[in-house]
Amino acid sequence: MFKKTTDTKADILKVALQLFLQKGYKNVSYQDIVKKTGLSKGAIYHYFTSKEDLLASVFTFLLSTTGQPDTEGLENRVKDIESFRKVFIRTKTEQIKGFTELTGDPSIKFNKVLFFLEAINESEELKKVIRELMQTEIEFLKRCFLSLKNHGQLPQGKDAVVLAENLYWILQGKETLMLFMPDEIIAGSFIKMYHKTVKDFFKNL
Amino acid sequence: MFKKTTDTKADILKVALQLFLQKGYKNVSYQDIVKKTGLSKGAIYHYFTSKEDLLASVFTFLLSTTGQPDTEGLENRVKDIESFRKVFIRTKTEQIKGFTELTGDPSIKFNKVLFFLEAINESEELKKVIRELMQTEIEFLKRCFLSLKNHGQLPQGKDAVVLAENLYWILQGKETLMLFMPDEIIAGSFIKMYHKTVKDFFKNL
Amino acid sequence: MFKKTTDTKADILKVALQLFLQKGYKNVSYQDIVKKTGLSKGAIYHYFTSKEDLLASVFTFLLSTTGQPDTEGLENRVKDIESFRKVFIRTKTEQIKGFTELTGDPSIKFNKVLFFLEAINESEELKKVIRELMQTEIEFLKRCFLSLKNHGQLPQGKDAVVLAENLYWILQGKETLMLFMPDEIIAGSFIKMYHKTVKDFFKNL
Amino acid sequence: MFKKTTDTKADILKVALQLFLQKGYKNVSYQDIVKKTGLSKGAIYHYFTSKEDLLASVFTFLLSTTGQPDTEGLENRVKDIESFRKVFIRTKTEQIKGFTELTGDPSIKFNKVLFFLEAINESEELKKVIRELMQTEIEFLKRCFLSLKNHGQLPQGKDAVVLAENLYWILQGKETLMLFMPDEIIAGSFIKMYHKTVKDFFKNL
DNA sequence: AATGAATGAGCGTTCATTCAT
DNA sequence: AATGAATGAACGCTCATTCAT
Repeated sequence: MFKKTTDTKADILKVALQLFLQKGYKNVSYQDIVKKTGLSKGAIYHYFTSKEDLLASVFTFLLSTTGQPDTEGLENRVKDIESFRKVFIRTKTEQIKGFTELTGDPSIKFNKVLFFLEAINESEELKKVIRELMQTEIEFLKRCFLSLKNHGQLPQGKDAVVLAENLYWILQGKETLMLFMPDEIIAGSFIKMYHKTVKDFFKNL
Repeated sequence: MFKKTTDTKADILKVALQLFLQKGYKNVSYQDIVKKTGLSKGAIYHYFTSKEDLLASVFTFLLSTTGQPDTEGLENRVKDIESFRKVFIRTKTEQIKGFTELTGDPSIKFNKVLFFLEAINESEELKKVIRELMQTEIEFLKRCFLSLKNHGQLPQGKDAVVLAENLYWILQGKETLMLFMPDEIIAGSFIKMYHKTVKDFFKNL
Repeated sequence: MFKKTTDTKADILKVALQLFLQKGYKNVSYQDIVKKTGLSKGAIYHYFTSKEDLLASVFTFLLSTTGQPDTEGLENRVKDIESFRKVFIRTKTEQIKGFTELTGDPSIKFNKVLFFLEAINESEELKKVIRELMQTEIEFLKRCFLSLKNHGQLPQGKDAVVLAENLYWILQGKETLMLFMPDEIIAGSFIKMYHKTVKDFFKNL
Repeated sequence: MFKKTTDTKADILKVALQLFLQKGYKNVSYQDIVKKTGLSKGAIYHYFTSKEDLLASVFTFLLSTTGQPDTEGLENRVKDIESFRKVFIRTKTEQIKGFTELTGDPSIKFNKVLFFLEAINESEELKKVIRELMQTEIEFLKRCFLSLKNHGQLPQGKDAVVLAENLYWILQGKETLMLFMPDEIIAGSFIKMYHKTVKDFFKNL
């Protein structure tokens, strides 16, 4: 019967997120949000005290719905390179799926990065959040590589921790490169890139 | 003598660059530039037809003064890992020196990245420029690694090209990580990071 | 009760119209409108998306409140020259009364024409509107003259349509001439001129 | 060998006139004049103390080069309706030729009127000039009609002076109507209209 | 919970004008 | 005679924000 508060709030968050990712934080005005939500300016101010507050909320919302890597029984699931690859790709696939569902856009655009940086620029607080997010991702890879090491799957003399970090940055770099491409990039292309990069990484070990 | 046209124009460019790097493109107003240059709004419009024109000019100016890697006789200068490291670090040192001199700021801030992304977001053209810039850097590393390979300095079965790319992204990633740190980062810290990363990279080869 | 939206909007329209007629469209700034309405810039933009939109609205407003000639039972009311003159003058009197009430100014100034031309110059659309307005006025005169003809009040061999058109332009011309006079012209003078011109026109037939 | 002062001054006047007639006075900036003359801003200020001064000069220039009706031996040249028509059309043809040569544009645009009104709006002085110009034109027609009357070419009871005035305004009105048409109007169309209007006028007398 | 009228600071930009050379 | 660098007021417009209802 009645629309619940949380629904309206979530609606605003979703719309704001989509707009921020599409055009960048600075380039989105209340006018845009009003138009896309169908609500009034006042309504938005009812839920968020300022644009900065809205930004922070959107960000938390984004992070909360982005799936965290599943580390349950990781040591048993990552026994060799092939199983690592499977686990890693599945994790990434889910993250991307969550992200594109949230934004209602199957493509991932350059503006995504712009939005992240703008957001971070607004508050020192967010810098920390993002740093921790990075650490979580690296940590996940580290645990995978240590598992591989324990299963005797890494060549002699290789440092699992350094390898994990290296792979993380290589993947990040290639992701960035893709965002710089002139054409639109659909989510699936990322998965393919992850596949290939991991494969090359181990081949060259 | 009298102040020459080019001086004023260069003054504006320098001030604009510094402000853009400090606060981000969108956050810099003509008012800011006016205050810092001591000129009038009209004077700036005398030299640049719009803010976007100013941005593009600042960008070209930045790139033109950033030293390109010196590839002269690279095969003779890069004979083993130690000589590679020396050549690489010197190149980077010079680039950073040029950059900090230009900005008049010995530290390198997070906003630097923000400015780059905002600029790129304004024109598809800049995307291409940046892509090419990346390619130049990677190319330089590739030539170094091929030289190492020719001198028999790379382990059997290693692909010089893949290694070069990997190192490039790892360095980029660590650079990014540094920019996310809460404290100000002076240029020297970057050099130290380059040193350590290259060393670890080869140790783990 | 409370002030209704339409009041504010109408207030703005009225003030804008008065200013436009006083100084010409280009010479009226938002500042002027702000000062005279007592509202803020933002408030005006709340109702009109741009100065051009305001102009178009003012124009429609002006035309809508300017009484259209009453053609009800015209054939019975216009039986001879004297009755035509009465009908015509009454129509004009009402139009002028409506106009001066709208502008809050009993005089009609040269700037009125300037405003019209500037407005027309802004959009091809308005050209059409004005053309149609002219046609309506001429049509009214034609119907009057045809009625006169049917009542046998026009000399042999006279073309009612041509006569109507001629009278229209002669009246327009004299109106224009009056606007070029150095002194202020009060609305009543127009009526006198209409009287005399129509009289002379028929005398000379 | 050397370009004479007057040449430069005349160049500026011509360019300014063309621009004013094309776009209206308010819509022409020094920038436009600079671009079209190839001179510098300073040069224009060297010859004209302000934009208003330039406008006044342009106007005098326009009027001085517009041929005045030739009244030499008019009584002998205007003996009947046909000869009147010939004389009148020739006069108008020359005026229009002079005008289009001056503007370098074979078409006559709506903006022409706008420019006139804007100019007049700038100074009360010009109002007088234009009034006198109108009077000259009407005077010319009056002398023609009196000549016709003297040659017994006007019907009994017709007032030559009133007829002349009427014809003047009818022609003016039709001219105005043409300027409101959406399509471009070449000079020749005006001549045709003059022909037809004069013919109709006498036919309906 | 939600509306939308109203604010006012600030934005990028245009413009006529001045003046040292 | 002519240049063009520099000025600064004013312009139309956008924006996040407030608040009475």
